[in-house]
Amino acid sequence: MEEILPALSTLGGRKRRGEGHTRRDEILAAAKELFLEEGYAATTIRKIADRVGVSAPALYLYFSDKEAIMLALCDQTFGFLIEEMSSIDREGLKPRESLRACGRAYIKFGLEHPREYWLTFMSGNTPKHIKDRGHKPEEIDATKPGATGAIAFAKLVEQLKAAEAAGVKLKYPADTAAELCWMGLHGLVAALINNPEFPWTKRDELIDGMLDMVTEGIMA
Amino acid sequence: MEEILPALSTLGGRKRRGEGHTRRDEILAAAKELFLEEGYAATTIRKIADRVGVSAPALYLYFSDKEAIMLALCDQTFGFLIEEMSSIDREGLKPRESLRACGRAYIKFGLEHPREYWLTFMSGNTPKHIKDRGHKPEEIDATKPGATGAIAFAKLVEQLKAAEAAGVKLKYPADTAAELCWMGLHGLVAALINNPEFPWTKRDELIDGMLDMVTEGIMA
DNA sequence: AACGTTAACTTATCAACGGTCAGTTAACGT
DNA sequence: ACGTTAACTGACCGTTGATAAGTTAACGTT
Repeated sequence: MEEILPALSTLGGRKRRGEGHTRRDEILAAAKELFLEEGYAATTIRKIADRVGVSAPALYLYFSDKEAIMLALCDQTFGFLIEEMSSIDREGLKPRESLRACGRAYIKFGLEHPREYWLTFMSGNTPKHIKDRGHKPEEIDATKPGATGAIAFAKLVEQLKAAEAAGVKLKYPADTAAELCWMGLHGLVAALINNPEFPWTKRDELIDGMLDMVTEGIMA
Repeated sequence: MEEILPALSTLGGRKRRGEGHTRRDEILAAAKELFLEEGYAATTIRKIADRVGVSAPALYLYFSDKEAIMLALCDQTFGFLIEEMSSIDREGLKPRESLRACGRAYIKFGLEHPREYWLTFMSGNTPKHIKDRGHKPEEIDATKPGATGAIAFAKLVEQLKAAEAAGVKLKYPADTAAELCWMGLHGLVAALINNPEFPWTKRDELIDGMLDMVTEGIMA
């Protein structure tokens, strides 16, 4: 029996030479589904492999270990946040509105990607390279996995410095103000995603309230 | 050979009848050390048992599973916070100062017990019992493991309601205001202890700044 | 001081986990 | 047709949380 010509990238079968990266993507997609469905701990290497349709050791051809898979997913999702914040940057809003939009985007992202957010900002296993960095995006090595969180933070800092340059009076030095602002946003996101079943009052009011609190809190 | 009378509570040996609770305490102490040293995931039932000096299954005489051990430790930690907040309550300060003192105590507690704070508030293993509770202390069943977290939060809510009753105008309903306030404080503590090597600006300024931000943010 | 009860504890064992090893298969250049 | 090697597999390792079944020793009762 002669096989028909396989598609360039088969889903179930063996990959053709040089197309391992498509398998890598399949693994990421399956892992993302499972992480979101069952959580990190409950998602096993074998379950991911089963869903992809390969053996468990095959995953180790593309990722060094389980955490590396999650890390890659984090960077992937954080990329969207950075994109969104950049696009807000480009809209040319007034400083106050731009900061507010950025903050809202940040919160929205955290609430829509709680696990990725938790892993990069609350896991306590934060890789060392996202710490001890400057506050400018270009000072951060974006190629290192896990660096995207720091980039997102740096974007916020730049927003504030731009606002200051545009004449907005800040109650604190820009760095301090940015840190306070981020802490407020982070506190909201962290609280909501770590206690999703707590009887919080209206979520939208909390978001607007926090945005008011941080903008009023740092701008004179 | 006749044994000498054993001490009421032996450390290494078998417990006398009715003194199982001392073994329970030993397990909690050992587990706390290990959780703080190596984290939740890396702390195994066997390591805890080894440190206590008993076999692994012995732990299941006192705790239903691994998470139950952590649950008990959470309550222990929250207990200190509640005590401190209550003592501030009793000082009879003016509403604004009382709230500020509570907030400062909360931050101080978090920064002085970073690992315990992380364990109870950020570990991601937050047990279900501390969620889905009312906002009044008396509505919370303190005997349920994990309920102490809700009690600590309820204290804050009451603080705010007392302030409101004393004539202080709030920008939001007391519940919402309390949540925003706690989120700000938590954001500060979480950021500082989870990224201790980040080049934060002056810590004291951040603390005072956050206290200003939350008090001004929720009080008219 | 012997007996029965049972709290306290152990040994043996389980299935499932993350991960490694030593191959095997198949796609491709030559 | 052949050799190389990317892509992949089956068998296996040590460890994990947890359970089952049996053992030991403390104590009240007689």
